[in-house]
Amino acid sequence: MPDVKHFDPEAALDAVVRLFWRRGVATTGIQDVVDATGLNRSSLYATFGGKRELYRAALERYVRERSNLAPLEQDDRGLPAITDFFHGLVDARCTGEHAGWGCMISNAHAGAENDDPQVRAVLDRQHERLHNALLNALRTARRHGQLGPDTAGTDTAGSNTADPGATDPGTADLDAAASVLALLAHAVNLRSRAGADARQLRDTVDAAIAMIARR
Amino acid sequence: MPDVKHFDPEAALDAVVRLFWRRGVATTGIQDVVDATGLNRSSLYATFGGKRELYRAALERYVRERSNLAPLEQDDRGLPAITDFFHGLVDARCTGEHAGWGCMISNAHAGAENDDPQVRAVLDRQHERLHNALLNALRTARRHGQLGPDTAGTDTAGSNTADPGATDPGTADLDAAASVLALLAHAVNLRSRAGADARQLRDTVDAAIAMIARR
DNA sequence: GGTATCTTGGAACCCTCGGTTCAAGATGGC
DNA sequence: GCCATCTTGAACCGAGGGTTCCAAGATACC
Repeated sequence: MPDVKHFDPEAALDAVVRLFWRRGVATTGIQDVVDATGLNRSSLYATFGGKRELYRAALERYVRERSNLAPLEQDDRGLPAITDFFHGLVDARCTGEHAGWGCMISNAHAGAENDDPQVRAVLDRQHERLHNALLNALRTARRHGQLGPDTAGTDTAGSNTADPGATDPGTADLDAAASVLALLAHAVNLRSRAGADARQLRDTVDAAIAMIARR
Repeated sequence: MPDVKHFDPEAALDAVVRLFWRRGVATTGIQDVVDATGLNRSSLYATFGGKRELYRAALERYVRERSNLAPLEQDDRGLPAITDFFHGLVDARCTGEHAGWGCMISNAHAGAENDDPQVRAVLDRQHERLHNALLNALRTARRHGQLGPDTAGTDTAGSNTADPGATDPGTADLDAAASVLALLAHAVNLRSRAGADARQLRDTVDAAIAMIARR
């Protein structure tokens, strides 16, 4: 009875992702989407809804298909996993097809898109996912003895006295280090959009990782 | 003979700054500018030109009046200057009148504004200015012995203020550390726009500074 | 093949965009 | 008061915004 779609929605959505990723939502018109996807206005609205829903769908596809967190999350080498992640990040941002595009998530932070609560939820969720991946990698690194000798004798009381003696003294430090690295990733995404030099960015992230390593 | 301007261009431009800063360029129309400034279209175009020139003028006024780099540049206390700078940054981004607005420079990175070479030049110039200010503060910190013992094993935990004109062994390290902090500032600006927690950001920048201090 | 149901194509919708123009009003030196 | 100069408000322009509607085309079950 029913007719079936004459195009691949996922392929079309991928074209939309690349459009919004590179040029931003506000400066991209529906006509641009029509031109890029090749499909018609009617099909567009029938499939995805209006522009807001289209952007949301594109953003979700981006975090699903284009965010390269999986290698980091599944890599249990510790510090080398983090280094490789950041080197891959810098490369992806500064060279190749998507050079100068930045990160669609980071870009969404700065625009008016995050007025949408659903968009903001995606942003927070992705940031937490990145933080957790980095934290796990740092924990693995400490387990492997890749982090310099410093975990002993730290933790000068502080406010959180709830920790029993069994917990690791460096847990809070690792969490903070993961936060620093997560923020650093955002900044790499940002600066790469202004054409920052790849070597410069690479050296900077290397320095940050080194500071965390020999602490 | 000629009539004189019936408004204050600087005051009007300041209103434009706040408009573009908060909502972005792409999503702000000329009509919004007219409403915010109180003056009409003709005066607007006669005084500033089109939207691009208006944005450029607003951006330049932002870096001139709203970027809080002067205190850091003139503060010769070393590490405390850096700490105060970042604490002030987090406060300004998360509380008060401009909470959640981020930084107009950081925002410009993510948008389509930086297609304009003149805009990109402002971005690079401001980034370099931040980097230099942080680097100078770090040099001062080392001169004051506020940085941990690591510089090629010269002195062990000494408040050594020597190290005269000779080539500094830790210059490259300081430069990299300044780059890390500069990127961190960008990331704070970015995440604050998504409503990141002030304490979280504060703890993170404190951790980064601490990592640099005891290196 | 018939037919119900969905997709598709294209046009039109209404609104706002950035930008320009023009006549009337306001101003201050002569 | 005169008059050149500037300001002001409003109308106007073409273009493009996002969205909707309806006929025409395609499909799969009966």
